[in-house]
Amino acid sequence: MNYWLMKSEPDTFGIDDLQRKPEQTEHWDGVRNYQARNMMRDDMQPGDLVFFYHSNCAEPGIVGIMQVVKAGYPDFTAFDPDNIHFDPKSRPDNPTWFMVDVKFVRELARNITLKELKEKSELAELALLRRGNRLSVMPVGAAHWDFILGLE
DNA sequence: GCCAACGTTGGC
DNA sequence: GCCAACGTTGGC
Repeated sequence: MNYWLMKSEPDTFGIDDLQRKPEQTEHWDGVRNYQARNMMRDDMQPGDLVFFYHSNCAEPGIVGIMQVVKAGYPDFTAFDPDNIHFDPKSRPDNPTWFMVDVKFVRELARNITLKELKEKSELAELALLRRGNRLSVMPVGAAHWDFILGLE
């Protein structure tokens, strides 16, 4: 089993929104970055656990845990001209973009903030804290996963 | 709202 | 294939 972190802006789709979804499950659409696409298409498997990270907000940080419930499949929002994530170069017979389905597992007892994560030397190699850190989907090593949960 | 750090696009 | 211009992300 592998561990991941996925970012979302709480103003657009926060962990509360996931919790309110039918079956508390949602397709993680709209990722338009090739590195993130590759991970969702090739590497993320049902059963994998995912940190839900709130970005672009007052207190960015890890707020909960999700589980992958469906492996990578074509992101159909790319096919819909009326969708904000429409991309004409992605076609149903040769899709460019992929997504996974995730299910709410639980909220963390508290927001483990970016600020706090940055203070931990144990997390220096965490992808979230590395150069650029703009990927919206990234892997988390098992040791990092356990360490972060230990902060809760 | 600013701006640094990207990734993408397109002219050449 | 290079690289400048542009758009986006996301912390602050």
